[in-house]
Amino acid sequence: MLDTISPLARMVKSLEKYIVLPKADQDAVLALPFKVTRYEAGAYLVREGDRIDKCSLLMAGFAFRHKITGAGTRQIVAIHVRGDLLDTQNLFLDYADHNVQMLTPSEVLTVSRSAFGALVKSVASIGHAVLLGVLVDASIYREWILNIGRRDARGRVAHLICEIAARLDVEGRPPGQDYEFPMSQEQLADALGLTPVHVNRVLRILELDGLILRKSRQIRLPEWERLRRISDFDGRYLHQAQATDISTATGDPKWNRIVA
Amino acid sequence: MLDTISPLARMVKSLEKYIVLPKADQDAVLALPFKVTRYEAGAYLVREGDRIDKCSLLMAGFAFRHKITGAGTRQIVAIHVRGDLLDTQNLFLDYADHNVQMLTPSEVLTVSRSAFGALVKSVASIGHAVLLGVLVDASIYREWILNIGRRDARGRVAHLICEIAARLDVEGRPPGQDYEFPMSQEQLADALGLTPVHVNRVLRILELDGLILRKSRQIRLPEWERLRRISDFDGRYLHQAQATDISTATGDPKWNRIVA
DNA sequence: CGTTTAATTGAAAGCAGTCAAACTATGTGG
DNA sequence: CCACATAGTTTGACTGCTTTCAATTAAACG
Repeated sequence: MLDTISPLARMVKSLEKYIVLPKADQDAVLALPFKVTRYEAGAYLVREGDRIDKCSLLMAGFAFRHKITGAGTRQIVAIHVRGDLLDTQNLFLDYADHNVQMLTPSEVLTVSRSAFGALVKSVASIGHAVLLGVLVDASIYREWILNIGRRDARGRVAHLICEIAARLDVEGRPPGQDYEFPMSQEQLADALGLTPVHVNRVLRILELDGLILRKSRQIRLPEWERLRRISDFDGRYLHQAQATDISTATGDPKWNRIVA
Repeated sequence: MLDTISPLARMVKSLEKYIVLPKADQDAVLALPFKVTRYEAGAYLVREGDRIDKCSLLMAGFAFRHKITGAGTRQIVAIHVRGDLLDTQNLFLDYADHNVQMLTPSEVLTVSRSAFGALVKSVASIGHAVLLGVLVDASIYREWILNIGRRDARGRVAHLICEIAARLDVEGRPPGQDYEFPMSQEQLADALGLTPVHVNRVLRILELDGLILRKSRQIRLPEWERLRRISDFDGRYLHQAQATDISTATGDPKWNRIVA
């Protein structure tokens, strides 16, 4: 029983992003039956209308949520990086509300909905951990509404680039580095309420301005501060307790940290 | 001690929108110290950066959430109707993330953040009730992202009108009636990522098409089915267990009902 | 009633969309 | 290793929805 190397230990870590769980509650999570699945890029984890029967943690890779309009156009409503719980938003619905799809080849830890749901419902600390995670997701949704509703195309693209960089930096790298940025221009367009053609033009402009450097599915941000400014990015809405230097404007580490 | 007529009974009712609370937990809510406050239209309930110290229930009137860009433009990210809990989204932050402002003169029930937060954290059923409410809020955010990102101006306006009507209809009125619709065209614009001028033009078109009828701050929807169709509105994302006839496409009452 | 705020309309400009084609990368199989 | 297929990127020309700017009218309010 090497709990520390169990994939479930990573689920505990994800749950503990905002509060610490009592040892007994950690153990309850670590005792869940689980399996680890590899998905290829484009694979659906959840399809709108699917019956919900599992709860997943994204261990490696990228995923995204999207909805389709009656006219058949797609809107990506969220991007997920490793460490994100993917199904808390559907956990208490009979049928899925929207689609969850892999952006890259990914590794996913899956536990049963009934077992995990029971923990969330009956164990206060776990329920609270999930609540805090959903609250942060909601905060990100609000910023996306602002981004799409009130910023022009250049600002929108730059803002999303900043967000992904900031979220990847939680794992602790200085800004300005190379980031994995696996979204195609079509996916970027669908995430930003733009067309692929226009995203392409905006990316060219950002590159000519020296704000980004692209090669294949990597991106480098040589002028983080300037990119942050032109995109009006203030990472406090991400509520990452530790991401003070790169994502906050004031540098005040206390500002808007999640409190248990 | 006439608990049944206490304003706190309405908080219990709001918490029980998606699950039933055990009697003991209901009593814990009913025992909270509270006060009732009247706000006038435009009054701020919470301002971005405010220290959070209360938790509120909107008992009468309308409210909205908004954020401001660095350029000073406003984006309204949510509308609230009576029965909505207004502070669950800020409850576990030190400082507010965004603004909450009254749309109309309103009546608000307030309890202390520390007392209510303690219940949410330690009482599983109450924590779960709050979680379900936040999940529905998140679902609405997703639909707003879709609406702003992928529908044209006419569809956006019509969709928001449908949403408000559907949410007011929870209280049990048939569609096609008069609805309170207290948003100014400027507020509509800020909620939809449009300009007031264009909202005005779109409203005129909808009215000429016979889809809406306006007088002062009332609106009538004489052709609900057609309005629903042209706006691509499918109210399942609202997760109202009982709103089958007016807001769902299939009429299947089970579809996407929240399950505890 | 007068004052203020919101709604309405017109004309002109611009940002982003549409359509279409060429180009580039990536991967596959012969 | 090259030929080919496929998916994604890039570019140009044109269109159009929405914005901007400005002025007028109507409504709300004390």
